Amino acid sequence: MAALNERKKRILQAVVAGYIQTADPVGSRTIARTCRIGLSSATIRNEMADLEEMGYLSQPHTSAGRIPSQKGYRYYVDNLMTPGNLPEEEASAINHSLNINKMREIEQIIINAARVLSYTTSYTSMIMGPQYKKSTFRQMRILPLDEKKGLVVLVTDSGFIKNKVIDLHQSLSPVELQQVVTYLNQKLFGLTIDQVTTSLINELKRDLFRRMEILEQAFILLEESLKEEQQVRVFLGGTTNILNQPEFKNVDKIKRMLALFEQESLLFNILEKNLSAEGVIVQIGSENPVEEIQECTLITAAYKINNKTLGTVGVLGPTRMNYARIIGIVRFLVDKLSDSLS
Amino acid sequence: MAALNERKKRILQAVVAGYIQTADPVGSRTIARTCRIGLSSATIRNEMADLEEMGYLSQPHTSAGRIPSQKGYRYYVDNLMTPGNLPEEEASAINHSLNINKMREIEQIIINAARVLSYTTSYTSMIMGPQYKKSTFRQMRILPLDEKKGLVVLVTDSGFIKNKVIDLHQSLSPVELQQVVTYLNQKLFGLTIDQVTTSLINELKRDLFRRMEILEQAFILLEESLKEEQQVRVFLGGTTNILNQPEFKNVDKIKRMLALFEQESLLFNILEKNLSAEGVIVQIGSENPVEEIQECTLITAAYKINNKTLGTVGVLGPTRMNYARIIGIVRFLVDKLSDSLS
DNA sequence: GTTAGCACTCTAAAGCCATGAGTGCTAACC
DNA sequence: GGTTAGCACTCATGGCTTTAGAGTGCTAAC
Repeated sequence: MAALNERKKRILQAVVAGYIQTADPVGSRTIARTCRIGLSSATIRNEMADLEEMGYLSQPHTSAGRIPSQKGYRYYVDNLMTPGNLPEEEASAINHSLNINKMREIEQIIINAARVLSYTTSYTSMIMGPQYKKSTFRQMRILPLDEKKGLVVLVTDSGFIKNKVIDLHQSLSPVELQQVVTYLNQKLFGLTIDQVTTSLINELKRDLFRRMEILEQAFILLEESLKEEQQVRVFLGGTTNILNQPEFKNVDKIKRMLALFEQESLLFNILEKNLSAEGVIVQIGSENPVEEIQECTLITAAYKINNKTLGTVGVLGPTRMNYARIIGIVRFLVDKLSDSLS
Repeated sequence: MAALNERKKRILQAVVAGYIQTADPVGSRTIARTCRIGLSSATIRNEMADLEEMGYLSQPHTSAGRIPSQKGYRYYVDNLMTPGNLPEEEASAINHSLNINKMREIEQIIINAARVLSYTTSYTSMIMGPQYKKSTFRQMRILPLDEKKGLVVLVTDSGFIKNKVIDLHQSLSPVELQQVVTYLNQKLFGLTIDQVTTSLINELKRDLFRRMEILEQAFILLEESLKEEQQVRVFLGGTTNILNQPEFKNVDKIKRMLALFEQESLLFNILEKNLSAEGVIVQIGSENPVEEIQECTLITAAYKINNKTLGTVGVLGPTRMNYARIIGIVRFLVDKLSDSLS
């Protein structure tokens, strides 16, 4: 890629900055006036024509100003922009909303995070709930509720708690039940939920059958309670924020966007792709694998619980996005969220 | 209210039916043609003028057909309409989606119900999750997780399970802890969560202090875990469905509507108002106390868990709604949901 | 290499007209 | 008296033209 000279950089920068602010194509005269570049509009016009030829800018129609192309945004993000520091008040708003009550459950913390993230960015936020199956088994209990029912409680190291009401097989006495539970706890301790496969369960089942001759039911519950929880939830915030952007003033686009927000599994896929990457990721327009958001930019970062990467935070806005600001916010929030959840 | 003669009823019925179907104002000629009423358009025009004067119909502008007014819809719902029976396939779709897996948690069942409800109606559905505080305390357990943390599990009669991680005060030995828990279970059994007030808790606290001198922390947990859960969740389905209605083709309305959907507490208030009523309730336009939905109709009904009314199901659509059909669906779903959750 | 000037392009908003659906009224009809 | 045919009138809608304004590209002068 041909490097841009200093002047072209400044002009590209000016176009991006201007377009981010106003959402209107930026003309040469505007640039000449606003940023003290010491050049006439005609000169700037020439440079802009060059930039367009190189693919950094484009024109919606002949007699309009220029807008950054995807390549232009990419160059801006990679070379021209410096991520902003958060203003004091925003930082403390984020801190506040994650720390109200130390006793809060994971889910509540995440819901709050999604809310504050969409609020401060004015875009739509999405946070992937912690990946249950990547966390490790800590213990399992069965509480008898009455003669016919029991409550299974399953605890993992990331503080994930899963419970499920099950039918207790009548032939299982409390003592036997306790034995089964103890055995399972021994065997499963320290494994990730991922590792508790059907084959492992079958193995344990055979092993146990040899010792006592009951408990079909006890296993079904284990399988169920582990397996079914595979779908991780995605929490959204400010789904309507994105509608305030001028690029979404036609009803069809709005519908397509909102329809996307209802497809939790698709959102999950989007976020999950960036789970293992380090730092803040910026995906501009068609860099995004999912078609529905190829007119948008997605900024994501992964959070950790007890040093284990378990989920992803994202902000979705138009490609005409305030990159510097949003990157700063996402970086900050992801750190705080990791602290809060650990 | 002056009673309508037979002919006026038929015409009102025809206008409502026509407008529900097409969303276009209904003209006199259309009625003369479609419903074999044996009258010329001129006669129908006269009758329509009467109906307009009485307030049952209105005209968007002089040269348009008539549309039902709110009063017109109300008359239609009260006197002209007969709620429809569900087609076999819809009924079985509902049945199916509530029964996939008997072991499912309450939340999953409700999410499914919201989904199937919005799908079959093509409107937006909202279901208020079961009211935790109206259900009665069954038992409480504390599971030690490690030296510093414990898990409180609280079970109610409607199958509601609430858990919370707490810090265990170091001075509390396992045996003592067990004693506290046993004592609390005795005292609280059979009370509704509502009845577990702060003053009752304080009383118990004083009582226990006399017997042993520990456990500040144990009480904090109880208070927290009971109190904080007051906000009941509302589950939505098909939030974008309502955008397909022609009355929502302007972006501002869409935004206001969607903003409403993000305010869970407001939705809760809306649904909670109809919690204690019997049967299916139809609220048309401004009959609705909440301003944001005064251009809509809300059809609600309450569901029961073990014969206790604990939540409400609702369908939100334009006032131009297929009342007969939707009322039938809501009635059916609420019955099935009550069965499923009991 | 830079800039002033000018003709040209193209969108968005405003105004205009034709169309057609539907009405209200009147006079004739049964 | 109720019903109907006929007709003039109203008004939203969509297509068309016009205008204004912003911005460009090019050329010629600096």
